[in-house]
Amino acid sequence: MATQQAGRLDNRKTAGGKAAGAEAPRGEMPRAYEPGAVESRIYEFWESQGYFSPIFSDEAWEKGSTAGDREPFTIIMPPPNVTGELHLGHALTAAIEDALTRWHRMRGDPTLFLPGTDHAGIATQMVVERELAKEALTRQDLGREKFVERVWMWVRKTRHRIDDQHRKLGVSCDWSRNRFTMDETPQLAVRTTFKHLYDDGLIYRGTRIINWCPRCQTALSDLEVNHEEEQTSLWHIKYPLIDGAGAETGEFIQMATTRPETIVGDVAVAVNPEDERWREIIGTKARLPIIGRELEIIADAEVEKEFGTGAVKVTPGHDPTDYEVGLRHGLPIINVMNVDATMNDEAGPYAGMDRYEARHRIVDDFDAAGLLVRIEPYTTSIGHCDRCETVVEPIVSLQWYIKVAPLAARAIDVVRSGQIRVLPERYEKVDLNWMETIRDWCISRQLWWGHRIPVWYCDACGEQFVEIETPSACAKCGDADLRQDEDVLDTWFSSGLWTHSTLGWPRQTKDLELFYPTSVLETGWDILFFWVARMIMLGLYNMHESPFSTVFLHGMVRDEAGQKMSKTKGNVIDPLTIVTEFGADALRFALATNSTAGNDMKFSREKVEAARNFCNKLWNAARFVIQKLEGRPAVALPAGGTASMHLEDRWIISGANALARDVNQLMTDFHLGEAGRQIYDFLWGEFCDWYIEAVKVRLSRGDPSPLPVLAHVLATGLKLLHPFAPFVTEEIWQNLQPLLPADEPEALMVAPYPDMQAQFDDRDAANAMAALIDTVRGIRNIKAEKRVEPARFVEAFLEVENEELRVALASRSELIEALARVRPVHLVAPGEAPSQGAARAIVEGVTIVVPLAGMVDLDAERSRLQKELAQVEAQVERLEKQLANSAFRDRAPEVVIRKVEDDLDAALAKRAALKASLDNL
RNA sequence: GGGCGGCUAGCUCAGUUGGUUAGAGCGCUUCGUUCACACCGAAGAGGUCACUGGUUCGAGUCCAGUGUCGCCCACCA
Repeated sequence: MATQQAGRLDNRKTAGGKAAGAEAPRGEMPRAYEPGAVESRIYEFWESQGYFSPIFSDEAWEKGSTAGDREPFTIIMPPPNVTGELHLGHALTAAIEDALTRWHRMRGDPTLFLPGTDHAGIATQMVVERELAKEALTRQDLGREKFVERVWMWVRKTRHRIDDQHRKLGVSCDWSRNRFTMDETPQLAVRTTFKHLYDDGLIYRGTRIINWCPRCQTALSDLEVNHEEEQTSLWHIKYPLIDGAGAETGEFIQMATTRPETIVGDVAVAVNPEDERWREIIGTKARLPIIGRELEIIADAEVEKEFGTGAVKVTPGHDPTDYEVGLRHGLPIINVMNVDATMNDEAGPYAGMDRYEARHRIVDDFDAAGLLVRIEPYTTSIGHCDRCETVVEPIVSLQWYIKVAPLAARAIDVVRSGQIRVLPERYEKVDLNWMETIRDWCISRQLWWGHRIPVWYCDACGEQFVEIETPSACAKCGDADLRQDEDVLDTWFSSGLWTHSTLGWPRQTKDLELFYPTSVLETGWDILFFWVARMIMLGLYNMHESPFSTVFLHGMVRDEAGQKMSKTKGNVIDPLTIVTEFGADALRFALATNSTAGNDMKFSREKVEAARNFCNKLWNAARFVIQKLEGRPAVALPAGGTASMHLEDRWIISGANALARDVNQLMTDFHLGEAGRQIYDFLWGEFCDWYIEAVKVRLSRGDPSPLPVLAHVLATGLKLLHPFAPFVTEEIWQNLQPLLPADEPEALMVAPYPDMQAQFDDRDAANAMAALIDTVRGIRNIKAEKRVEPARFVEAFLEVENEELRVALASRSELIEALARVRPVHLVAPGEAPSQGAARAIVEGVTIVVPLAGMVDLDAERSRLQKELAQVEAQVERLEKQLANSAFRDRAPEVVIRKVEDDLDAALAKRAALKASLDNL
């Protein structure tokens, strides 16, 4: 089906050359990075090149197997509701998933990021009904068929909006495989799964007490009910006891309720069998006031003796606990409400009233009859509809269920055995705990929009049967007059199949063979139960294999005050307005680096602004490099290593190399935020602040030796950063690529991700450059403190005991002079610097002496140095003590002991230097 | 009633398998029109890592407990 779109052109083979007919876009490089002028052009370039589709070798594609090839990397995008607009949660999802996707793609894995949208049963139906309401119409006015048609019209309109918003965020998903939960294949997957489950006895229809939303007028699963603590009352009431003949004895039984409106549905009064107070009246009767019904006094262990009077009214029709009690005692079920939660005829005088009006009237009537004992303020948890927040009513109803325990058992196995890893780990326990205590899943919804339940009823013979394709006649009696079940399935039923229905199941497609099981399932922790757990259960059921190997959960994006964003609160931020203002990269980078897996984050414009500034900083560094290259391509770095280069060159190349190693490790461990921050620190703090500044010294006198290094390090940085900021890095790449050595690909998006290269690992350069940087900072500090005008050059002496370091620094003295604005710099042995009237500072390995005749307050200088000396002495003492500790020597690893020894040496050297300085004052 | 998470600089947050001087951004102070960048640069101030106890040669990090804020799950009227 999708063979064509799968695009088998191998980037790595064609790297360096231009794909046929495609001219890579290149914009001018203005002083500031302008995302608005870049993003759509770059996105179209990527898409037109087919880069979003996974790439396999010909053999792998023919075989439909990746044996011997690189493992494919697959992420199926959590499908946003088709009704919605993207919010920041989607943007976070996109930022994380696309970063993982791009990283894997650049590593050379055949990579698939599959997008889609969810039909979102109740939510979509509500939106369309609201639209209809504007025309003074209801769905009933239209009828089922017309209404569903109307929803489809709506869906066709909104679906592309979501896709376009994703494009604006820069996600590299394979649009040729875009899916919708109501597409033909997912529909088939739903019916097939339903039939299999039904045939296996795992789907059944039954009458039970369920959660009913009176506004949506549908049953809800337990998960779709949100319980909230609310301030209400506990009404203490009493019922008269009656004797065998039905006459009132003059005694009463007192109890309490939070729901007086259900009194009219009472069928019994229950007490604990062990309760001395009530033992004698068990088996006798009471009369339900107003209604007049006789209520048996029953004993049930479920009743807590300690609560109130120890007696409780029993309303099996409107309370889950009472329903259970009713079942145990064979009590009748009386439903006192209509589907919209108004009272029905069973409610006698209250019939037709809203449930809350009935509540107050019943309380009033009890009061008038002297049966209301007291009203106590009370806090209790009340269930609300997940969609519309209406208070949910427990009612008894005929619904379809999945018997989940057997499915959950297998899901528990794969999670517990580590076949599925849950990150952050703490959610594994949450997931397991939920699956271990799982109850049957009510899957039928009294809606019109969704997957219709594939069950048919034959009124002629009473047969009920399940078919994948619409049957024309009853399988049993042949009658053609069949009736399909009116209900649709819970939206999450089709979502639960998403990992394989998107790949073509139940058909045996190539995609299914190549991409199932998928790699990572990334989503917010809020849908762990709704979606992830059910995908594991249904994936195992249909495919006999876990649908993914890693579950990676992110937190919620909240507003600046930490509030959940919601339409009703009016604090929702549209990611697209942020993109327009700051750029998609800024938003993505801010989201990815300011969050930690599983933890919620507070969103603020300041964070995006900081990320925007970073993009701009990189942009300008690139402008500098490109400008200095003057149109002449840089040569490649010497393959043998960097030994012949200047200190700062060796240092920055080694730094980029170490960064590549660390970033790959962090990405492997799903520490995306830390990876992004390290790239930021390197590019800004090392490349821009030090390397580029250092390199100006040579460039300004026409020495081209830094150019290959600038090109190499910038290219490496762009590659490393690309998964986090795809647009700006690609745009820079388009300008830089012609100036790079010949083997660099035409698009950064498909460039190989950098990795550790042993020949560039240069610890010596790292150490010497660290000393140089510390020295420059020390000199700047002295100049700032002594109020030497920054632009003024002064003479400086650097006392360096270590010969090697002194040689290294001497070789780059021009650097120190330029960066610290001192001249000349004298590299000398300890004690050789002038002693009079000089400011001093000691950094590791270097004593800085800046003669400032007449500008130095000797006493202040002395006391400062003495203070520093005291600190160093304390440090020496501590380190010596530690080294003398035999337990430490025995148990600490060798590297740590070495480190402590080195630290002690450094501290001793510093102490000596400080003492010498004090003597010289 | 169970369970989980946060508590680190004025604010928002990092801190990977415990390793010795705990970091960043914003804000703050002082300075700077150095030819990539003021969406910038330089220097600096600012932290008893919520508390108590324990384990360890060594604890922001591990264990136990306390406080506090928040969240999830659960049929106590």
